Amino acid sequence: MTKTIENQSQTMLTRFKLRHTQGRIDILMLFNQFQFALSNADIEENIGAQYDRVTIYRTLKTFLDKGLIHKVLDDSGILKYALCSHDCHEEEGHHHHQHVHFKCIGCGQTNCLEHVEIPNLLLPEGYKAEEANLLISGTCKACNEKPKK
Amino acid sequence: MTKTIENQSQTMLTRFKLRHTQGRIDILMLFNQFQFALSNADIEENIGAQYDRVTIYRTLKTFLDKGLIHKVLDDSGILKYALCSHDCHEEEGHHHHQHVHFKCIGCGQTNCLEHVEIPNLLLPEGYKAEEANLLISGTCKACNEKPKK
DNA sequence: CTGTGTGCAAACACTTTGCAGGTGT
DNA sequence: ACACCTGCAAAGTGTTTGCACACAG
Repeated sequence: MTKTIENQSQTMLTRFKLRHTQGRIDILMLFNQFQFALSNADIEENIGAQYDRVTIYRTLKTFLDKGLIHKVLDDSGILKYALCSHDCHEEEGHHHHQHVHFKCIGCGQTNCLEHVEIPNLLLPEGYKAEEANLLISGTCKACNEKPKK
Repeated sequence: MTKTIENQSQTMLTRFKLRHTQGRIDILMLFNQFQFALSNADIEENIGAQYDRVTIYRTLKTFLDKGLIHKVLDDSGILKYALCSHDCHEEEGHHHHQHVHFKCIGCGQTNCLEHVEIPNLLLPEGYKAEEANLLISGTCKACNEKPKK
């Protein structure tokens, strides 16, 4: 299982023509392992090995530039990132044009809702949409099932 | 006109049971004047008088708590705020449950699209939505009409 | 007069940059 | 061998806190 995640991460690095370094592999594994959006701090806390904070920043920026991950909006003002989904092609910065995320106010996790589509919205005259980013807040399945006492 | 905006701001302070101080009035006037989302820094730059940066932070936090303004998501990681719309009642932190904003990649302005409704989304089993925050990026009317040379 | 807002200073947190040395290919 | 990653230090930027004084009600 862990092996699978590691292979998955290795494959991604190859596919995006990035050097295979331990740091990148570990960070990618984290993204593959947790399926919700992570901030720089989240990674710092959850990663097994010790990496410099700066390295994580730079790695995330690299991944972002290359299109492995995308930004996830958050109402806390802290940027989070998540893996791009499979249909998110590496067209030089032009990703999948819509992202739907769900932030649970119970556990704080932000998940990608890949199968939820944003309907076409009626924009006012003259506006042209390029990208849509929807953040839904509420309670997730797990938190609904385990009601807080 | 300016007078109207000032009166408007004064009225809001009264309505939300807040003390009328010059700083609050000036900041509210700014929100009423510009109709797009403002960050702390935006306010600092655009306000006529000189206010301490800290005062602006605290004023925004007060407005947020009282429900005069709401957070606007941004992909830059900087928090912005905008006035709550008229149907956004002061039910102690429980605002209007959905916000649609449009961020222009041309001029950088973020506007509220008050008349755009987020359709009911089909969430996966077990998820319960409380609030929805949609950020659409693209080019606004003004920027479309004045094509960049 | 009393409670709250404001300014100043300082602490704190987050992010970026420069450089020297180490590592992947 | 070379380009590029990484760690460390330091600077830059955004945000919060403590305290004394000023001001609105």
